[in-house]
Amino acid sequence: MGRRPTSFDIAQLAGVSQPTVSRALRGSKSVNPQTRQRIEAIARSLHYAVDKHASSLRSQSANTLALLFFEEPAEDDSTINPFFLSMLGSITHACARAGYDLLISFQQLSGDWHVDYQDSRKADGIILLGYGDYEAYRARLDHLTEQGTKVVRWGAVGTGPAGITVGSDNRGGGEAATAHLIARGRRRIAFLGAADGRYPELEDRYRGYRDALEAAGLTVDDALQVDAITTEDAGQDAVADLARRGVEYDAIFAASDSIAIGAMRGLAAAGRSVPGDVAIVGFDDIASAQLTNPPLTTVTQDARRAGEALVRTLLARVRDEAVESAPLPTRLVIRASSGA
Amino acid sequence: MGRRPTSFDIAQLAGVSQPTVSRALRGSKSVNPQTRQRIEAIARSLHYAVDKHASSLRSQSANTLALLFFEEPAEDDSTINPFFLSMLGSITHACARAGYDLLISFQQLSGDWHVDYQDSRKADGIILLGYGDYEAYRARLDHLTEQGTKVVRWGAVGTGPAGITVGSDNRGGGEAATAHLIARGRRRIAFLGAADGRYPELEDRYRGYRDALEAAGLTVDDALQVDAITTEDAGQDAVADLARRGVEYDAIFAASDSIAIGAMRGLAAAGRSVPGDVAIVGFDDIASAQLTNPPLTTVTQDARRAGEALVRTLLARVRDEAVESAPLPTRLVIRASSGA
DNA sequence: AAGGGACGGGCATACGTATTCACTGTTTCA
DNA sequence: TGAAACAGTGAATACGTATGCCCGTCCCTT
Repeated sequence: MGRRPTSFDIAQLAGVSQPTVSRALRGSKSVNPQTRQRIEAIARSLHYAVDKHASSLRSQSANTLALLFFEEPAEDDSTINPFFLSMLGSITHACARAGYDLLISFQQLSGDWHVDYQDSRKADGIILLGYGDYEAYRARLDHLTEQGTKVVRWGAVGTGPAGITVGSDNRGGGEAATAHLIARGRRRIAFLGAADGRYPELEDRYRGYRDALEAAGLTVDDALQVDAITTEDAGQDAVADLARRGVEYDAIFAASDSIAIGAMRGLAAAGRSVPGDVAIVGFDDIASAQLTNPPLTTVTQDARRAGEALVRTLLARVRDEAVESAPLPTRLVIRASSGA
Repeated sequence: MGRRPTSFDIAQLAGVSQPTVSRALRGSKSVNPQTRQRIEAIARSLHYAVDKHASSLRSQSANTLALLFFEEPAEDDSTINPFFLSMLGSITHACARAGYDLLISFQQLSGDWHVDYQDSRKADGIILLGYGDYEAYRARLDHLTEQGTKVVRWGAVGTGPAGITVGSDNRGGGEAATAHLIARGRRRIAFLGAADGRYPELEDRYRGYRDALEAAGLTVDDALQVDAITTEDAGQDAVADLARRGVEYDAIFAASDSIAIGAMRGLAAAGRSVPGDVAIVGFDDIASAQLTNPPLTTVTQDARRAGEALVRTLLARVRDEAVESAPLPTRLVIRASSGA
């Protein structure tokens, strides 16, 4: 066995020309079925596989998608949001099923990533994952889409160009979480999470929170909303802030599980019981949510469907097909933290 | 602006030939520095990037590594070991620093993966991650290395061909964990985890456990060793097994945090307190280890260095350089579960 | 003054595939 | 029965880059 076989080798063995081999192997229907079978048999026996680079060069398509995770430049211990990691499996599987390879990279928000994948033809399309200040990369995003690069990101559906964003029904999830607390008899429900446009997903969850309050005839008290981006420390700080301001509350809807976990830590430090004094509901259903004490009631997003939807949407864009975009359903998972 | 620029376009603008552009951009020193600067300036202004596929086709190297996660075919909810996921960041960064792209894929242990990446020239080397029965893919592994495919896997150093395996100092970590329990006054220490050759890493941890017992002059009681592969359920089953057999013990060294967490669940169900009745130490330091009640003392593996070592080792193999392989150091992280 | 490097760069070509075009023999349709 | 459609295939070529080989120029050595 010398070098690896090429389509010429197969052509020679099959008594046809190289183009015929190419056509046969990629399923062109202008090849005689018998010829095709002969070629396929020979290819198998030689362990032949199309050279990816030659194929991509000639056909001008990489047959590859890129998955870019965004990190805050500051964050040191590369702690990617667990929810995104849980999408990884379904994304890779969806790609594999579609016959695409998947490139992966962690990017600083500030880098030059918008050049690389585009200009060097490494990927046909890009999946962007990362919470974080939307404004911070909106400009690059717009730049990319203008240049015709195919991009899909996970986020708040309805933000930015149509079909470019895939996301959960954050508003519905926020409403369900809040309605659950109300049904448990809570009346003073704090919201921990950004309510402004920099974090559109958290904002949507806040909208759902307000929806539920209004539907129940409760008034929305702005004092109960505390800014918190999605880290544990932010959650702990938020309850400290409520205490400092002397705001009374009997429940918390945290815009993410990380925030909720931090809040529980803060409540414990302040000697307040969960769910006795304060009932609490999070969002995301990360693995740790089952381990908190008490276990955390939360809103679960279907990571599997999320990953599949991202890939499906991106491939549609790559193929210039129409893209429909509906938010993915969420589901409330009731555990002990919201009242037994 | 029509199509994307090629090296010919740059050559024309710079008044040189295409080969000179190629040489200049890839740092050949037989190009006049001034010429090089001129070319680089033009390339920048055109947003030129080398076409990856053309480059790879010509140079016969993909400039890409592949990261393959192995899943047990049965396991449904694609729950990859968190420790491997925490390596992901440092692996991608190490690849990026070396100028390599990273392909990622989740593979069934039973699939045909050993053909794909090899034969289609998608990657220059492969990183394999996955606990799981080593025997199950040893044959494929051998097949790959025989064919000259460059492979590195995470596992027990010393298993299989030299330099192909990168791993932690499992034996040292196991010894440190056990010695810690002994220093806390525990004498009847159970080991939860496989002690046979199918899981070489767990076996090494067991060896360290014995080392520590013997160093302290304690006898090794085989009744204290319980088979448990690395899941929470296995840990819970293991303590049930100990109870059923009426074995007395005052401490547990679990071969992984998942096992430890399951064991704690089992102990709680049996009404035994941690660390009062039973002190417990795990292995891996996954994120959940901080959230258990009480927080879990464990042995931490440096995911960052692990990822970097994997990439460094693989690249050395790809470049046919000599590979040294020393186990990576581990560190005991003392929390409340092993006694205040 | 002649020989020999070193330097800088051009020419030609190869990497392996996919696609356009042209061509032949066969079938179909008016 | 002639023309037109069609199936099946080969010849030629392009995709964009990297590299082996060569040649001219300049400077240094003896």
